[in-house]
Amino acid sequence: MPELPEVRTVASILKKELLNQKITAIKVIFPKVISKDSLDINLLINKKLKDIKTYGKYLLFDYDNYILISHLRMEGKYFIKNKNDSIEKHEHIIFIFNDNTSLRYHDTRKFGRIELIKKGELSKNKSLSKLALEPFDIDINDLYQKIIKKKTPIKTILLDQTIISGLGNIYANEVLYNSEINPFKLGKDMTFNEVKKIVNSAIKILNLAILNKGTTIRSYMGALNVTGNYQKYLKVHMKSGKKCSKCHNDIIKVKINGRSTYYCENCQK
DNA sequence: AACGAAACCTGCGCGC
DNA sequence: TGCGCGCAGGTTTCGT
Repeated sequence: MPELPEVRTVASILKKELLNQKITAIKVIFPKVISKDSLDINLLINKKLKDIKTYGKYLLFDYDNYILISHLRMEGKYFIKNKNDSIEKHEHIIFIFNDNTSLRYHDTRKFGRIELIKKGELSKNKSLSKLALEPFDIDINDLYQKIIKKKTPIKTILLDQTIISGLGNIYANEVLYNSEINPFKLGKDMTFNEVKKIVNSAIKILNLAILNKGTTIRSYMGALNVTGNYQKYLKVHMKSGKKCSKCHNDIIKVKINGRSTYYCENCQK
């Protein structure tokens, strides 16, 4: 469940529950979810959680001298349970705290990754250092200059976290609909005004999605059993065959670079 | 260098 | 009922 609004939702809930908790033990059930570049995860034992931040789709757990970087990829989730509760299927790492609770990393498809680094190494981290700014902070002209260098479709470009960070398939589809831009339009053909519309739409949509605790679709829940409500506001994503909210046309579904892309051919020329 | 495709995984829904 | 296929909110790695 991971695009920027969902990741921020996870962070704010975990922060509420876990701040200042001290880790007393860590159980690693499926070691592969820990990045091979990671420091020994057991360095976190006896450390207190100081803060949880996010950057794009990354969660950053701040433990004074260390930062635990977590990316949920497709299906990573966190649950807080009693430390003695039985270990369920797909729970891969369990952090146990001094107060009888535990934080469990659950990931059906095992795509997510966790990496422990020293705090000072954050800016040189392999994944994080390549990340572009989030739509809230990005400079429109810088983004425009990057986009017009690309000859791939704008839909694909919006999913590139080194160009703009935080958008995934749902919000990229929604942003292009809101901006009235055809998802196939090539980066090199984009105008400055269209890039501006994309950034403004992204800010508007992400903010509303954050307020709604993200999007919950395909029947599964977010972290900690919190369900988002942004699915009520979706205009095109998963809406193939439904009517466009601005015109009479049907929303259609196509593949762009292997990802399902939903749009209105009439409104998004 | 840049791009598309495959790889990484599991579970669900659908058609036959 | 059972099987095979396609599909899923993402990123990295592999070929060309």
